[in-house]
Amino acid sequence: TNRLNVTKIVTQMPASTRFAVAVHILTLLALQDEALTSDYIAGSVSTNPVVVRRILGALKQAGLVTAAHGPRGGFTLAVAAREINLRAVYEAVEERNVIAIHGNPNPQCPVGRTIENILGGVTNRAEEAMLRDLAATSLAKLVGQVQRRNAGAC
Amino acid sequence: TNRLNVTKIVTQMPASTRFAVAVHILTLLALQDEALTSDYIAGSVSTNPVVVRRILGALKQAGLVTAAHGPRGGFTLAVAAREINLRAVYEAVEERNVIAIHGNPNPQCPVGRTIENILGGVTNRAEEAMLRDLAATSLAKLVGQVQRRNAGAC
DNA sequence: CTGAAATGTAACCGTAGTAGTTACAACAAA
DNA sequence: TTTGTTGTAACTACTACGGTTACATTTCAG
Repeated sequence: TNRLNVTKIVTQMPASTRFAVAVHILTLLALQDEALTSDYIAGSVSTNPVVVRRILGALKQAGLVTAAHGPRGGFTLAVAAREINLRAVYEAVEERNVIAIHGNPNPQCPVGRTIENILGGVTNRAEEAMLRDLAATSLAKLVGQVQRRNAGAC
Repeated sequence: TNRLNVTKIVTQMPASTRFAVAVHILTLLALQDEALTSDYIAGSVSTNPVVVRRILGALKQAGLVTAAHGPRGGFTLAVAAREINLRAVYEAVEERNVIAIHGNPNPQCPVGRTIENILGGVTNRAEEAMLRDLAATSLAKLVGQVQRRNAGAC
């Protein structure tokens, strides 16, 4: 197969890079007409094909890509790049709230009793602001930026 | 000392709860005239005094609180609650970017070569949107909300 | 000046999320 | 039927996190 050369390095964690990888993958798919295999994609992202398939699994569940088994199989965008916004991508692959609330404050304390609820409102609004911002950028826009900085295919 | 009764439970992780705890602590300080000890505060938050001191250390570095050693010591707001906004609190205690970028994409690929840079812009803007939202809420506002749902001190 | 009470920190632990990896079942095309 | 692919389960190493112990440092009170 036509897997790209990969040079291994790295470790760093935890803080999910799934969103970044998902956007990377979708950008590749948007630039290619044919279906791309997880093996090929892994070469561009510099990771393991299984990691790619895991993320593509989430994107598939969200209806953003389709998968085909067998020879000449692989992944394809299910929706035009212009119709995909980064909020949808984020929500497809990231589970946890960006801002966490602490558990079990002391209910005997007026602050402990109420702070979780009040903080929940604050953090939800802040997170919503972030997602609204992501929603304003389409995959097509990113693809355009990549193309503007390059010429040629992968 | 006058430590509150604590009932232990819980475990859950990783995803920092420092912001939530910091806001909780600052709310306590804003409601009290006297200096509060880390031991007392730990009782309301339901955690260990060292955890409280760690977070208060960050808040102190940010100029939001002052600390006093020795008997009758403890922590006090260094700034009026109306002057403290939640963005300042967040930035004082949280280090990592809310959205991570993946490392080492393949530089031989047009996408791999450029995606980190482009994604960096996207995530910075999204994060900035979140922080702008947090900046719009003051500690005094939260304190007001707590008071509205309670009567009495801790 | 001594003792008690507090902060400040270093060091260590258990837990849990993340990516990386191997292995293999399921499936589809040629 | 063979080959190339997705789909998943299982396991690993790494790391951030909160919890905990321990103790040096500082400060107030008497």
